[in-house]
Amino acid sequence: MTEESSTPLATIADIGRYEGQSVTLHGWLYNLRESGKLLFPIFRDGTGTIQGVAHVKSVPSEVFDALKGLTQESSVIVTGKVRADKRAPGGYELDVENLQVVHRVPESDPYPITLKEHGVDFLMEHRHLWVRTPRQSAILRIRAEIMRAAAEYFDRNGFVRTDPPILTPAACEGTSTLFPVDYFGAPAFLTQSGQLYIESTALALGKVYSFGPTFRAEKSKTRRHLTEFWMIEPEVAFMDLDGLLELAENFLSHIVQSVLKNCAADLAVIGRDAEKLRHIVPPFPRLRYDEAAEMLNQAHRDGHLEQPFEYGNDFGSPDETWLSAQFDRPVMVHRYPANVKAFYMEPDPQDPKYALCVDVLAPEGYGEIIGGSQRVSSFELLKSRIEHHNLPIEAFQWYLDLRRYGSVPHAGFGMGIERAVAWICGLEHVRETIPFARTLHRIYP
RNA sequence: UCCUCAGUAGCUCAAUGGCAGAGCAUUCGGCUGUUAACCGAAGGGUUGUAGGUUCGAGUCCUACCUGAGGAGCCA
Repeated sequence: MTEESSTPLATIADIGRYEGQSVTLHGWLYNLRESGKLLFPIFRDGTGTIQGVAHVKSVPSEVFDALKGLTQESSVIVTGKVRADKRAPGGYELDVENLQVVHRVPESDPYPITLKEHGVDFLMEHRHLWVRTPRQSAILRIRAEIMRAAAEYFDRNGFVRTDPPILTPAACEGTSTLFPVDYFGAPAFLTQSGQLYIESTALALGKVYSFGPTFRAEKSKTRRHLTEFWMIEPEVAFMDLDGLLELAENFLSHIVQSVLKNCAADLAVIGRDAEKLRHIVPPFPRLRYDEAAEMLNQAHRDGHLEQPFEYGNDFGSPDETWLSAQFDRPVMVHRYPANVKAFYMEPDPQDPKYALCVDVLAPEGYGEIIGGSQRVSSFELLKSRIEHHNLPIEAFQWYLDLRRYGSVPHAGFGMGIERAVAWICGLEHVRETIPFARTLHRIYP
């Protein structure tokens, strides 16, 4: 019973191709139901779960004894015959023939995460184990597919990946939300966006993107915020705002359609309504800020929003949620008042009181998943903006160089991976979208 | 930083100011098709911390700690 069997090593996800054959699985005991002399172990192997069946008469007695009373999450090498069964959720069952217990979880210290309900705090304290549940595993596989498809979109369309530094000497938009670190005695910060750096590589390579972790020391306690999150950012030389909107809708559509194509089983595991994702195809609705503001005012008059919207402000969280819930695909809100937006955003030549920027709001109330803009290309304008925002001009000399030497119109956006995953998976909170979430005051495990 | 809510067994939750309870998990027993299996039994408690009110506090009051949801800010 301890020797490795000579049967093929299979995974649960593709076990159907072995119907009628004996296979070996490397996995863990997810649950065990006992019915007298009949045992129903459920195995998981990282690709899925499958129920095994073991009659006392049909397996060697030492195998039956090893399985009977086996504890949850004990690791096993199990051999059995694959059998199609209508009663099985995955369509197949495994008639157990042999079993090797690699590590038996002791009864004195049982696996803490049972199949019953648990609270958020308990699960986050046990995140290193929580990821083993079918739902969390499925979410992480979808996250991986979203990251793969996102990079694939840029790779296929002539973009060069150029990752910016994580350690930075100065703020990109003010220091209050930066994590400081000691850099050999000099102050440094963890990056909160690679944007300024990829503006540089875009002017070197044309079309670039970056993909990596970013850090915000915001004291935000909401379902949309992490202090450490992953962002994918394209930046394109000679691109204007209209080009950026097209890029954003094609990019997002590619990601969603890839998930639908490659993660159908995982979407089913987490109970996501795939129909809501199917019509995420271009074109996405476009709204000027002024039009969105009018919609919000009307919504307030109709009693859908408690707070009246004050024209000229950025949208609040309830505003965004309501706006995004009005559309069945992401809505692109563009041309915000320039004075509520970042210093590097190009003013609209039609009316400089607006900025050539866009926020893409995910449907179903998920809010902003993409923020982007055409960048200021004029040296004089950028210099005066930096001065008016009281930013240290010395720190931005290299950034101003991009406007001194061959400046061109260029544009880019950033998409937060976790918010995209939360939307595509239909999750309540971004903490489930990343293997180990860093939230306000939580840094364990 | 502000607002709201919560903290009782390993977990999820009950308990009118009056004996500290249940389900799951664990242990023991039963069950040949179970689907978070089921049935019977047992063990398991400094009620977040410190103080206060009261004959009596899990329950009321004060402060603090921890967590959650939201606001602001943002992706």
